[in-house]
Amino acid sequence: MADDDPRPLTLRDVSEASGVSEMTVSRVLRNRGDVSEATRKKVLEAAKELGYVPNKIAGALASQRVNLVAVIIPSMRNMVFPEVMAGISSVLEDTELQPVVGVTDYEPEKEERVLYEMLSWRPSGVIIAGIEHTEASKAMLKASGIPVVEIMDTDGTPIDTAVGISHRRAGREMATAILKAGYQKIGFLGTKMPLDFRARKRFEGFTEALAKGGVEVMAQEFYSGGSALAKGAEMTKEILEREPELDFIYYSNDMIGAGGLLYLHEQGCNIPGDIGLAGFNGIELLQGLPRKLATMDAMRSEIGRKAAEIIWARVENGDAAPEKIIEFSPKISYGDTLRR
Amino acid sequence: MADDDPRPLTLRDVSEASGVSEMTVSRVLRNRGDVSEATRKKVLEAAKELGYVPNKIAGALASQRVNLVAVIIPSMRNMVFPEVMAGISSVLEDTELQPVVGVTDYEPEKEERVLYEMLSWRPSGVIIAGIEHTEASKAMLKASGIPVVEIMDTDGTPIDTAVGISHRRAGREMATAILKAGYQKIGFLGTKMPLDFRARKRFEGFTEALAKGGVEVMAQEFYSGGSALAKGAEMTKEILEREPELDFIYYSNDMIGAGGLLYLHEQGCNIPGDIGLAGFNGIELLQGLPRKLATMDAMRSEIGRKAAEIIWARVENGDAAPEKIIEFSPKISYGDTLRR
DNA sequence: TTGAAAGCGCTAACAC
DNA sequence: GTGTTAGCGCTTTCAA
Repeated sequence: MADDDPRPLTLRDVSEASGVSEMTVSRVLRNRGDVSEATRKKVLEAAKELGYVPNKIAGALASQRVNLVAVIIPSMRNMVFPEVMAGISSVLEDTELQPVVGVTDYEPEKEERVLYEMLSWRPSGVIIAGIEHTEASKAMLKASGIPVVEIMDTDGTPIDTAVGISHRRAGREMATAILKAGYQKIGFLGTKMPLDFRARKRFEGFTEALAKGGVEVMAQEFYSGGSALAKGAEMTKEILEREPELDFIYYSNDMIGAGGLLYLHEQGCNIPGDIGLAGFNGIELLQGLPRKLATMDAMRSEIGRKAAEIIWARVENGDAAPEKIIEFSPKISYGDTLRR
Repeated sequence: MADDDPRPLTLRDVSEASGVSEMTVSRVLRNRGDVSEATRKKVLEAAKELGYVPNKIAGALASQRVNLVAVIIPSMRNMVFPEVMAGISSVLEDTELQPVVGVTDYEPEKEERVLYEMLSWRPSGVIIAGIEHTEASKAMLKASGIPVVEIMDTDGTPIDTAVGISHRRAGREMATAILKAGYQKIGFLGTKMPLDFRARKRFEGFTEALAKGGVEVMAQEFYSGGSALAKGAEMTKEILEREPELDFIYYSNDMIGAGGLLYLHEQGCNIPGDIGLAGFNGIELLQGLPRKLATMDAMRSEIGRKAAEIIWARVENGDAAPEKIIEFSPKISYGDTLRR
């Protein structure tokens, strides 16, 4: 234990300490091939005694195999992505694969850099949020020769496989439900993020379906920055001051929706009688509010799991996914803020 | 561009395509050493044309340098950790270092496995949450020979450097403030996580300071699972049914505190007159609730930044941190739920 | 400014 | 069962 040599330990050290060849030590440490119980024990003891930690860099180079899966997401602060991660982890935990996360901050150029960085570690697969990428990113992914799963969005052409929901459809379905419930004067509150393609697609689908019903969005507003809950309250107040006629507000996510709900509840509004509300995501966190916001589950966990399963199947047996696009169908949850 | 050879590209391919030696190609791609502008251009063009992505595995093995920093946290679903991550990233972004995250789910054995896994990639440093680890983990960290920063908690003996707050002190200070405000019948609601050492230390400090003031916790309850917001409401209801006398509830985190606050607010309680509330964390997310919960900022972002700075200084110039323990001093925020 | 040779620490493939 | 040999793709070092 008196160790002041900063040189990291190598297989050779374990080999010498145990009197077993490097090759056999390697076999023991990886549980590969037949090794007698006796030498096995000797090696394990020596390794533990020395505190040897294998060098995966050397191992990966020699074996040409890396057990990492690159997971590229826009942000960790939006609860949506940790939940997708949880789905991915839950599947990969039972395999030899390990997720490694990269964050893009919703910036395509950063996505490109992160992707380049991650690919340079030669991962066994890539799971990447969204279906829109720069040309350079797409080229890298195609050239990588590894399985690529684009997640969360199916409105587009996947590079390899896409797993997600159609946000356009989600927007349409919510609009349809709102119209069916008899609301007519509809407002929209969203985030000011030109690069949040999924939010935009929802909005597009939403207005499109309203149009089919002969209804136009009466007022809309986009925010950026700040606490979503606070912004939701504040913007709800503003939009209703401007358009007191509104009988429904569709929020681009549950967080600002919850802010609006709390505010209106506080004001003693009759929800969903005089005014209805709906968000998007199905954030579990919000269970426990005085009233339950209508929303649509983005199926984050399912998406994460499916994506991981596809990668694992490819790595394990080379099985490609049966289809290029795997689309989940989220259902509306009416909560207490949308009439049936 | 007609590429159906799945073999990944190597330096040699770029070398051949550009007619420049591998060595010089390597120099260009790393911006090392003097290379004439002419060859430089040739190489860059060839690399881009081919879509070459360097192999960091080989690079790392040859150079014995890895630009990764292992960041080991208990969970990504607790907003606390993404915020620490953001602090870390903000600093590392301006360096050549890259964070790589591992999640332990608050399990010491999993921490051990994750640590082993990450160390086997020979990162340049480790940032790890908490100051309690298994003996094996501590041994690995010590033997690794790389800078190690334990974050979030300073109540203990660091392996190398610790950056955080004293949760014991945090609990004490909250207790003192509560007593000073004149509350006397105090309840506590927390999470049932024996391995959340920081929550436990806060509770210990809290009861200790109350005891000094001659006060004992009148009722306490621990929950596990479910939405924190919902649990906060539910448990608040229960504890008050059991002990209607309570004039203060201290929550082990802001999320269940917010649940309690929403519930009591709904009930029309006089807060902070008849009953006071306080949480812990300073979760930005909660700005925008009808009333602001008293809390104490855990200084997550500062801690993340400081930890990253320490690692970078060590990697860059070998500068060790000036002190082994760097303790931040969070201040109480009284909000609307704690009398002054 | 450029190139050639010699590894980095490990594992695939093949002997024994 | 165990050992030997020859790389994996890059960078270090030294020579030109």
